[in-house]
Parts: sequence; C-alpha cells; structure tokens
Amino acid sequence: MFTRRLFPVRDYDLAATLTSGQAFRWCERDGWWEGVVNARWVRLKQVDEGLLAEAVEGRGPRVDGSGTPALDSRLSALDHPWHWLAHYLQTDVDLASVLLSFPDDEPMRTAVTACRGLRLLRQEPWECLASFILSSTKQIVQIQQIVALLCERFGEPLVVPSGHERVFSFPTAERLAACAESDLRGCKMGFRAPNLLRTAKMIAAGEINLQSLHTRTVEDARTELLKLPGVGNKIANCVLLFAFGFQQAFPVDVWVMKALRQLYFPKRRLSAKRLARFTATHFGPFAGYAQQYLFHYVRMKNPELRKSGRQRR
DNA sequence: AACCAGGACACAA
DNA sequence: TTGTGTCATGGT
Repeated sequence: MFTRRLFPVRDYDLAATLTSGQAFRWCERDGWWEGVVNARWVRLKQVDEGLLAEAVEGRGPRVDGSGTPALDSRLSALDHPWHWLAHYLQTDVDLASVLLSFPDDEPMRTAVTACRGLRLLRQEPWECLASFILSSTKQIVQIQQIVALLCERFGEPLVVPSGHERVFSFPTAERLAACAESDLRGCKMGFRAPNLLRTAKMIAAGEINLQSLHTRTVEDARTELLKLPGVGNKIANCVLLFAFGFQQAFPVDVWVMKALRQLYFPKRRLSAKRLARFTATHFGPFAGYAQQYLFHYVRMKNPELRKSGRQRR
C-alpha cells in the first residue's frame, strides 16, 4: 500500500523546517509530520539516522496544469523513485557550507546556534505563489487554515493509507480560475480573494508561465512575478526563494524587519529602502538562507509563539 | 479588549 | 521618494 524510505542526513531539524513559515500544509500526528508533496500523501519522521518517509505508491489523481512537477523531477522519476521528495526536502544540500557562507557577526552566530538544522524547502511554484498571496498580514496559523479550506473545497482527493485522514491536492490555477470571488472569500481569505482569483486567471491563461521562470535570472523572474496582482516585493522574494531556489532572494516581512532593526541597527532608524540595500550585500550568496534563520530566530524568541513552532531535536 | 499578523496598492505630500 | 489609509479575519 505504501512504501518507506530512509534519507540519511545530518543537521536536519524537520520540525523547525516544516513550521518555519515556508510551507503551510504540514501537521503533526502521533509522532509523524503528515503532508502533501507533488500531489502525494506523505508523512515524515525525524530519526537518529536521518529522515524517515512513508508515501503512497504511485501518484494520486491529479488534473495537470500549472501544478506540473518540475522538469527535473519528471525526468529522473524512473531512476530515482524518491527523487521528488529528496528534492522537496533538499536533503542533498550541504548545510555546513551554507552556514560557512554567512557573515561572521553576532546576530548570525546567535541565530544559527538557536536554529541548528533549519533548512529551506523547494516547493511547487503554483502552490507557493498562491499560498503567499494568501499570507499578507496573516499569522502563520491562519494561513494554514485558509490553505486547508482551499484544498478541501477545490483540490482533488488523494489516495491515503487506510485509517488516515483524507487529504486533497492543492487546487490548480485552472480550478481556482473557475471559481467565483465569493467561493474564495468563503475560505476566509478576505481581501486577498480578488488577488488570488486574478492571479489564477493569468496563470491559467498562460499570460505568465511559472515553469519558464526556472531558466531566467532572478531579476527577470522577479519582474514577471511582480506583474501578478497581490504580488509585491516581499511575496515575489518568497516565491523566488522557496519555490525557484534563488538563494539570493531575501524576503523582508515584519519579523525580519524586526530582526534587522534590533540586531543590526539598534541605534539608528533606517528606512526600509536602506535596509533592503543592506540585505542585498551583507549576507552573501545564501542570503535567503540567512534570512530564514533570522526569521525563525526572532519568531521563536517571541514567547507567545514558542509552543506552536517550537524546535525539537 | 486592544493589538497585530511572512503586504499590496492607490494616493497624497 | 516616503508616508498614510484601506482592505478581512481571527489569534493572542
């Protein structure tokens, strides 16, 4: 019914990674993290030797569309049946060399020490884009709720091992484009509904081809993403970093802003523009990774959030 | 019960 | 260029 696989990897804090505000569909159930990757039910567990994964054999029913898996995962699917998951989890990334590339300053040392094992995922572009359009001025808990509703109502049911709660694929752009704005508002996304709807229509119509952004430069890809309604600099950078793997992309939200002001410039009050220029040069080739460490660090320092996103070894 | 949340956008000054 | 109001919802 389902198969099992061990990914031998060191320095991988699964809980921190899955709860650090990159992806919004993972939930913990009796010691496992259950989610959906590449339109398949999957669950993960941290063990001493690495990461343990269980997934259903074969793909669930899935209407193809902008949610098409990345080209590389299609080509190698035959040779490496688990490549889609290794790619999502980025288990082959040498974290040590990423950490070595960070600036050797006090804030980064603290963040890296506090969040050891935190990783960046490599998500499907459409799901990532749509999720972050829904993310604006929303707490991570609420984003999870909205995305869950959206999948329940407009996603396709997936094959799940018996005894497990049923799950759904993330709805394609085509499916959402066929919705009325009121359908989307029904998922409690409020003023984000028209943005998601218009973006879904543009993607479905082929006005912007997400897959083609893989071969563009960061600047080109960002320019394309910024054409979509509801996508500004912050959300564009999230998609560039979390879905397309542009490691220079540096999303600045309220938490990262807090981190930059408090940790780097506690004295002077710098404008958002100057801070953006600082982030572009100071954090090196893996700035996006550094950003995730700062984000998770300042968030976990907040006592109210510590229980939901607590990191564990 | 206020305050705030992985913002974007139109508009004013 | 930088500041302000607006949008919708609910967690803490």
